[in-house]
Amino acid sequence: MNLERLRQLQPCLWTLPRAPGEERAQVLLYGSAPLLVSMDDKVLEQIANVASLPGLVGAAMTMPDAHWGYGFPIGGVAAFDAEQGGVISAGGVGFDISCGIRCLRSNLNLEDAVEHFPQLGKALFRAIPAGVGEEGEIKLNPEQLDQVMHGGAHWAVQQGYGTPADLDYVEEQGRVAGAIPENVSELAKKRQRGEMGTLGSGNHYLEVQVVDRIFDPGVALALGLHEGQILISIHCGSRGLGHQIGTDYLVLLAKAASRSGIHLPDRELACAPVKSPEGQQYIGAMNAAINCALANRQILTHLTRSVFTEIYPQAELETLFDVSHNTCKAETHQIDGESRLLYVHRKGATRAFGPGHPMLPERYRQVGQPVVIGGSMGTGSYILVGDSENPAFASSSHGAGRAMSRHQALARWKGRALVDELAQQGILIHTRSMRGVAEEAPGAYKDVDLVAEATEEAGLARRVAFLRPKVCVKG
DNA sequence: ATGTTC
Repeated sequence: MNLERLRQLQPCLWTLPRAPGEERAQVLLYGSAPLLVSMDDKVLEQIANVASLPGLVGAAMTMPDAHWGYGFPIGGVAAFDAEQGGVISAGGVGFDISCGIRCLRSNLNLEDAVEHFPQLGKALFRAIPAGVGEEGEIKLNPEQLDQVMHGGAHWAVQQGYGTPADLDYVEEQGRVAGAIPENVSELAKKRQRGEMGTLGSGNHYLEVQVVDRIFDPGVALALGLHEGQILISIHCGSRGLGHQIGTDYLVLLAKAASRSGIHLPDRELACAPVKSPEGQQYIGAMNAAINCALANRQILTHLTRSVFTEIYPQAELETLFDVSHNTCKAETHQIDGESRLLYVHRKGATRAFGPGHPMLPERYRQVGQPVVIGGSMGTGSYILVGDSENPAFASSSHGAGRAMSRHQALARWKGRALVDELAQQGILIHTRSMRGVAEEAPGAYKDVDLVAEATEEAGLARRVAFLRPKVCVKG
C-alpha cells in the first residue's frame, strides 16, 4: 500500500481522503506505517467500497491485521443503522461464519508438561478430526442439527460436552438469539451432519501454548494467567454449514440489492437492507451458523480435555474465553451521545468490549473482554483485553493476518521442511496436509508482534500476555 | 474458509 494516498491522523490511525466527486463515508485504517506498507492496495479499494454502502454509521474501518478478502477486507469493521437503510452483507461476515478462537487455561506448567508433548501431540491428532471434509464421531439427524442451530454451546453442554461453567466465558454466554434453521438450505444442513467436533482446514488449528511473557500482571491475575502456564487455543468455525450459507446467500442478496436499487461497486459486496425480507432471512441463517460454531468449539473443548486427562491425570482445563471473529451482531453503541442499535459487521475482527461492559462475565467486568490475536504456528499469539476508549465499535484485530497469498506461499515453502524446521525450535506440528502447512508458513503472515503493538497503540485493546506455540494440530 | 474448480 502506498502511504502517500493516505493521511495520517495519529501514530496508528490513517484515513483515505475522498477523490473529487466521490460519495462515500469516511475510511479509517488502524495500524502502524510498516503494517500498512505491507498491505495490498486491494484493501483500500475494498474498504472504500464498503464506505459507499447505504446506512453506514461513522467510518468503514480496517484493523491492523487487514488483508484482501471476498468483497470486504478481512480485518474490516462496518456498522449500519437499519433505520437509515443500513444493510447486512454476507461478504461482510465471511464464508466461515463465526469462525473464532476458544482459549483454555490449564493448571499445568511447561516444566511439568514438556516431557509428554510428543505423546500429547499424537493423542490430540488422533482425537481431533482435522482437514477438508473430515468428519467426526458425531452424526446428527435433522432434528438434532436444528437443536444445534438453536442451542449453540448450550446444546453441546446438555449433550455432555463440557460443563455449564464454560458457558459463562463464551461470547453471548454460548448462544445467540434469532437463529432460524428454516432459513438454512438442506444442502448446508447435509454438509454439517458429520462435521460437528471437527477443526476444518486452512488456518484452523488446535495449539498447545505456553505463557511466555506477561505485559500487565494485574489483568493477567484477573484472567488467571501466569508465566510458564500451559494454554490451549482452538481456532475453527461453522465448517460446511457456514460455508454453504455464505454461498447460498451471496446469490440471494445480490438479487435483493438489485431489487432494492443498491448500487454495488463490487458484486462481491452483495447485501440487502436489514429491513428487507432477504436481509432478515440471512440474519436468521447467520445466527444459526453462529450457534453451530459455538457448539463446535464446545465439543472440541471436551475432546481436548479428554486427551489432556489421559496424558496428564492432574490436568484441569477451564475456558478462558471464546471469541468469534466473523459475525454481524446487533449492538447498542453511543453515537454522538445518542444510544443507537447498529448492525456491526466484523470480518476477521473480534469484538473487544472495554471494562465495565454489562455483557461481560462478572470475573472480567473490571478488566475488559479477553481478546485473542491468533498468530501463525511458528511465532505466537497474544491475549489482550478491550480498551475502554476503543474507537472502532468495540472491535480489535483477530490474528497476524496474511502477508502473502496461499499461492505465493506454496511457491516459496515446502511443508515437510517447515515441519522439520519448527521441530528444531521445539514446536511439534501434526497435520494431514503438508500443502496446508506450506500455505500457512509463518513467513506468509504479518509479524504478530507488530500487529499486537499497533492494536494497543491504536487504542483498540491492551496487551496482557504473549503465548508461544509448543504443539499444534493443523487443519 | 470450502465435499480446496459449477
